[in-house]
Amino acid sequence: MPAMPPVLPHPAAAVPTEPADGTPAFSPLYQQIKGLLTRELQAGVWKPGEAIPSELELASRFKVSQGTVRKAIDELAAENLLVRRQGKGTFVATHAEQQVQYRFLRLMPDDGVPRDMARRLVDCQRLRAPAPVARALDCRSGDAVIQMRRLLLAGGRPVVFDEIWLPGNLFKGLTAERLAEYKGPMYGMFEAEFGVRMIRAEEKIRAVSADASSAQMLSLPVGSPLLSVERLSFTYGDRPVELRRGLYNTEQHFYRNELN
Amino acid sequence: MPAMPPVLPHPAAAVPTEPADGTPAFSPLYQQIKGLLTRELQAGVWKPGEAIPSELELASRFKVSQGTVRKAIDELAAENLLVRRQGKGTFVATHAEQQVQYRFLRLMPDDGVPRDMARRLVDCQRLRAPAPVARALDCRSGDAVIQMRRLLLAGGRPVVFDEIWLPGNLFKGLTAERLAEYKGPMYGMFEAEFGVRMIRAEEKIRAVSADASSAQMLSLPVGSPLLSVERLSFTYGDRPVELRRGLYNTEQHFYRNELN
DNA sequence: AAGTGGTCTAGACCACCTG
DNA sequence: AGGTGGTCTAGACCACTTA
Repeated sequence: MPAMPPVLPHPAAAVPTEPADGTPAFSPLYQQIKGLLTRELQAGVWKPGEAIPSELELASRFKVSQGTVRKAIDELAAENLLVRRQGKGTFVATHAEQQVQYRFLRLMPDDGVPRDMARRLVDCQRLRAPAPVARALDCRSGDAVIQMRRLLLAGGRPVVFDEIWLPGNLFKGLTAERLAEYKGPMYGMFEAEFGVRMIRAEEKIRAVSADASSAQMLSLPVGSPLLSVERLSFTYGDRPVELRRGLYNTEQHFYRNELN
Repeated sequence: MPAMPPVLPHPAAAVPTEPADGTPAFSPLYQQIKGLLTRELQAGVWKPGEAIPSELELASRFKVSQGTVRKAIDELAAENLLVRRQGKGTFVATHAEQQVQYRFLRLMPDDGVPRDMARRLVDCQRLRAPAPVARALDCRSGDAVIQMRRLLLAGGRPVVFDEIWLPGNLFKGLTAERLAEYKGPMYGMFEAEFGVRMIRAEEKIRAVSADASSAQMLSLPVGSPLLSVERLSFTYGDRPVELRRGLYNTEQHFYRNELN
């Protein structure tokens, strides 16, 4: 190609390294675009499952080249915030249409074939946050929270006993009835009914002995070894919005993990 | 920029969809480059920790543009086969220089500060592969394998009891002495001494009760709940090259995992 | 046929590291 | 100063989907 005069430095581009600054301070254009898109996602401009504007459209809107918005979208797709579908568009990720299994549940039956599990709600109540729960959810001890307990069953037998804590202010009106009537993944309901989207989670896994109540819930002898899975889930901006403690009976299931 | 005549279709490029074929069959150029690089990595053309040729160099060698090489390297870096370092080059990933911790060990002390752990070899012997081990390592039952058992200690107290199985043909000459004298991560030794590089691994996690021998090893009462972590590690080409079963005392440690 | 994501190029320039 | 990875552009063309 023939030589061209230097590309005129893009207005928003550059953002040259701010010299007299304590921190790194340098944000490439595509990172800024990514930030803009993230904010629009967070604001709910596009609902889960919906398509966002095309790359060309976004490029002209932000006055950058397609390649630059592409790179921004690439990263958001890698973080599972967006899903690309060739020929169709780019869509806001959702927990609602996970055909196979719950996206965050790593439990697999020993034979490796993922079957779907039945849910049984044990109870669901509003109460004041105990100190450790408040600490995890980054709210004040004593604030209103929702506590929910439930079972997951495989082939009619209980395998997981979950205790779930949610901040009360985000889940106003969440009751046992609404939980019972909703079909599909619970995180799908959180998106659709409460506008709370789980982006990522951290889990702490331990082996523990079944106490009296969990043993009864899981129809196991007291003292049986159980997998304790403590999960803290985050929405946009790394805000913690769910604390969950699951007790897994791993006699016929295992927790699958990939390392790389 | 002025319009140019259509870019002449790149020789290796295109690889048009083979119509009368049963499988998808279409490989973009950068995927082919990625394949070539992977084969060279596998062949040991560049040793772990060494730099590979620069992007420009590779581009001219493969007769493609820098961007195409770049995309190939991007994927290899995402798979942790390569490590990019701005201004310096792109390097073959290695387990040897993990300053923080073992790359595959997800165990964390409760306070969250990763301290490094001491190793204590229990025994190491050559023997014939039991059926389940042979199945996992994809060799014949009865083939020579190396079995190794060891402890990891935190603050002088045993926390992990590992039983490790390696295919005998790949690890000729691995003895207790050589293990004992080697400093640094074991996977680093596997790279340097045996040319076997662990790329990724799958883990199956369960809760179990300590039996007599594991209880003794970990200085715990028989029946204590333990985390059982069964790991199958793979080299290039998804060849399984290590089977490992770890029993973790999770009283003061937990297995950390991230979901997204 | 039109629209969307996906690939590829050639070239310019920037940020970072090392002589 | 020179090399390496990192960003950005403009434009062409390909693959996939839908109408």
